[in-house]
Amino acid sequence: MRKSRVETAETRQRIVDVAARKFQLNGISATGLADVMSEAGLTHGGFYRHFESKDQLVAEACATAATNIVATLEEAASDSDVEEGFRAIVERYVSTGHRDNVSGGCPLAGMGSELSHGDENTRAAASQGFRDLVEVVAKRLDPQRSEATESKAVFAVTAMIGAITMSRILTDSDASASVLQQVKQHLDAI
Amino acid sequence: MRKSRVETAETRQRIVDVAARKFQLNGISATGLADVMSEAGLTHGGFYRHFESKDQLVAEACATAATNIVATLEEAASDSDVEEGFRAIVERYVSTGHRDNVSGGCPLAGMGSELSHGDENTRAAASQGFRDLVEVVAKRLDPQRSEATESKAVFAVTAMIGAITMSRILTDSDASASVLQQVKQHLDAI
DNA sequence: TGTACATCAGTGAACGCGCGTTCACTGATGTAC
DNA sequence: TGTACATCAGTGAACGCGCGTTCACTGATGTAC
Repeated sequence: MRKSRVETAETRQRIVDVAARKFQLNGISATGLADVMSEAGLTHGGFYRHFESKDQLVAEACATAATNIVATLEEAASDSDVEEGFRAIVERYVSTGHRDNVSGGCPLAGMGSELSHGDENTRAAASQGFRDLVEVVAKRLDPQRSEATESKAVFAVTAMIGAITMSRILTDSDASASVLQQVKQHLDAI
Repeated sequence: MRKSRVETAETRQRIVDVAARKFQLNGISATGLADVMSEAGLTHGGFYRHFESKDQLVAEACATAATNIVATLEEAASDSDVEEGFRAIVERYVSTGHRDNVSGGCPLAGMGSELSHGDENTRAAASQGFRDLVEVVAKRLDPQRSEATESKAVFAVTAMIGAITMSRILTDSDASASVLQQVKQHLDAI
């Protein structure tokens, strides 16, 4: 039954990817390891060959999800002019597409309140994700980086996270889309 | 063992209040009904004399927490000049005091990502809370209510929610305080 | 390159535990006369 | 106002279930000679 080193690494990554999706889709506490393992094509007993605990998986899933959203935003920005990079990022993040793509979205929006209950490693991964998001935004807001750039980027990112979080809660789909639209407008005017 | 109508109503309210605190402090899924009931001074068996399900309690706890934060902001605004009302609200909400008062804070920040997995009634309660928050802010932003006021208020509230959510996740306490400070500054300049 | 042995990824059953929910029971409160 | 009975808030035990974690076992992979 032993697998090759390559297969083992692939399996481990698959577990993290599945976890990143399920934790965002249904919540961290509400998602069982058996759910994750079976969706990864394994039985739950094998989990501890790859991870020390559920907490460790949560931290890695958060890091992976953060890396993915940052890459998505980089791509959105690189598809447009330098000056339009910030607008492209906002357009991609503050969108109904992102709102509806919970499992592949930003972990700070998708698991925000649960991350604050996470262990040290989880919160460290989330903190790094936030810094990376701010960096991506700041780079496009002002390549020269005046002293106020970082501050503007922090403000923009918190508003973006709050907007996606709220848009997923609101029961009225018009109100939900409207929140995204309004936040997008204000961010474009920053 | 039967209690009077007044006592019954008091007990029910006590359960909701405890739940609002615990759900925010430890997460909704991570909080058991036995935890809530014992902190309310009861055994868990009696829960279903007051509520149909945990979901119902979640919805009511969310509504109560939302009412409380709205009242807190109203109070903050009423303590200052009409023109300074908005600043006073931002000062109260986007603060280390609110960040550290998880159990008594805004449910949209404290349970944000879990509320999106809630049932219809829970999300309706959260939606009402959001509308109330926007209303409180809009009223102070511009008593005249120009057409852009509502939009500004929505933007401000999403940024406020995102700021508190992130400030509770960040492992670096300086970075956490800095996020609050920066968001506060930008909101004051809206 | 071939052989012998150690390693370990994955299986499936089991662990103790706490979950949400139900229920028979108690006895004080509320109601009907 | 007083009495007889119905109601029901709260208790504590029990329900089935899924949780995170552990473990003996299997057999293919990796390693040492």
